Amino acid sequence: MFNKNVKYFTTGEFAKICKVNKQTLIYYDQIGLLSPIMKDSKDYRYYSIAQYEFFSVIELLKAVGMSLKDIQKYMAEKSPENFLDLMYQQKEIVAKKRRELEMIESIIDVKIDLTEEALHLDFNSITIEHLPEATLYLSKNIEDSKEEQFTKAVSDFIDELDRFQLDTGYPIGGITRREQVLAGNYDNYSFLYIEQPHLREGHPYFKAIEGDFIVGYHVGNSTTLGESYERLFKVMREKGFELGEYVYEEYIYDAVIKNREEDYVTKIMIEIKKGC
Amino acid sequence: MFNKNVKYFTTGEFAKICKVNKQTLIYYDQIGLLSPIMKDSKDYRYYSIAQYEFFSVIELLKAVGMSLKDIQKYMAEKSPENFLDLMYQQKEIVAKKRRELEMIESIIDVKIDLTEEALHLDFNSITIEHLPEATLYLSKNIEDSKEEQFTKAVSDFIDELDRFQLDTGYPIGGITRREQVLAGNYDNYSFLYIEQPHLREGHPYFKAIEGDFIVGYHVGNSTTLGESYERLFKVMREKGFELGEYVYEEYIYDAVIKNREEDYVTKIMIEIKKGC
DNA sequence: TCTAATGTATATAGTAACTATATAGTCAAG
DNA sequence: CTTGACTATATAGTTACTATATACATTAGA
Repeated sequence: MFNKNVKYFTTGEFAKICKVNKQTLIYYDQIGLLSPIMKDSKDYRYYSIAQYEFFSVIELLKAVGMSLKDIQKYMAEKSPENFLDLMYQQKEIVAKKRRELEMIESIIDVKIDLTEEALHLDFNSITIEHLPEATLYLSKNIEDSKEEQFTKAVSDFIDELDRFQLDTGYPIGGITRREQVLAGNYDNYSFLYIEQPHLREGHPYFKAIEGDFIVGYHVGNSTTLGESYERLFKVMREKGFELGEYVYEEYIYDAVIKNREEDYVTKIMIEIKKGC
Repeated sequence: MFNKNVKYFTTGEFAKICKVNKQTLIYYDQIGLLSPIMKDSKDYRYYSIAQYEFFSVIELLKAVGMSLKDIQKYMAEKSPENFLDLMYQQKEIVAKKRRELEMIESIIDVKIDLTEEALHLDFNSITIEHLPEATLYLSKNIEDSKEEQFTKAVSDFIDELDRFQLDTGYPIGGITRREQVLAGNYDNYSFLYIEQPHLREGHPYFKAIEGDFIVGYHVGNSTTLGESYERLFKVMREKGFELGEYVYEEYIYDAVIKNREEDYVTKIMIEIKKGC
């Protein structure tokens, strides 16, 4: 095949075939990655069609993220065995990249769902809702932690999410125990949590008990958070409910979506039980 | 959530949480993409834990291929609606990238199979084989084309492969008609072809007629190609076969795998029929 | 055949997104 | 009170191009 390649391509022509800038080919020649098969007395470059096969492998290796230097290194030691090794290596790297993209795709889907939902929310509403069972990944217990301990716990939690690929795109939330809430310590969280699409083996997950919640929203920064809690408690009592075991709190709008702290929105979900 | 963020992180600490180089954060500050929430009198930077959410969205957008400038542009016009738009855009871009990676994965698989097979081949062997039905994508007819026409046809063919995503990783081969072969014009191909994993709608495919072939290999450059053909013809006649309709020719080892032209290997598949 | 348009070449500078290095100031522990 | 680990800025280097300036070559048309 391609014995018939008597006609040569100029740099411009070959660049068109390869769908790259002419300068790119000149650059590849300069670094010795892909040099034309021939140069004439006027230093005009001439490429053969057989060199396209070569170019397309460079493209493939580039597409999987290899540097030109590494590609060049391989090209210097060409052999069927080396090629095979390289392909086996790259197969894994590409599969990993593909899985990463799949993860990003599902994160984006979650962000879309959450934002779509948020756009249709009335932040003044206070509703009684039965929330279905959801899987949550929890941090270690952080109740009564000092500032430094708290930030340490958060960064540890983020580390775990990273390490075990638990970043689902859901917001990081906080769980406050009944006793702390009753004492007005709304920010004395017992756990951090992030929702998971499904259970995973070997992780200390917490399967949120499905149940009834009173759900409301707090708009603005944390200084007035207590007022929002009071509003919710009032409705709760009116409806004849009592405070359940835990309260869940998470951002609906944060610095990613809103510029000013006054526009941040926190969702508050208070577990309730029928008063006796 | 994160109201409790009274403790600040130094550049080094925050870099550790974000898993990036300290200099990267300084760079982000310089270009105004992500500035610390606070600077002290000695110009020490202090980041809050809430800024990690911000950073992780930058990471997400970077991972889908957005430039820092574009990320910055978005960040300047934050709103739920803009965020939603952005996510919808990125969803498509990521899906496209994922599909590209999937294509690369299958190309790599093909290259592995082909190379693995080649390593176990005896290039001196000449065998009679029944080749199963395979789908080939064909170029337009190029019989009797002049050098310039031939190279034009090849580059057009490559263009099509690109345009319709038909590059499967299989080598580009040539099909020679019986009459040309009999006349000794081994390089007067009638068509170029590339194997396809399956049929595709709306393309003028050629479904290779499965059949019996005499298969042999030519090692070296094209000048001695005739000798290899003669060897094959000899065996063909000895076994009582006649030349069929077409001959298929493709590279086993080319410039991608071997440095010297003498080491290139061409596979020759001659269609045969029982002599009457 | 002359000329204009288009092509080729080299050399150099610019780009993005870091990354590394040099120099100097700051802070906490022993 | 010094040592080591941190902080800062400023500047240069990196990769893989991409753009620009300048000069020479080729080709199509008047």
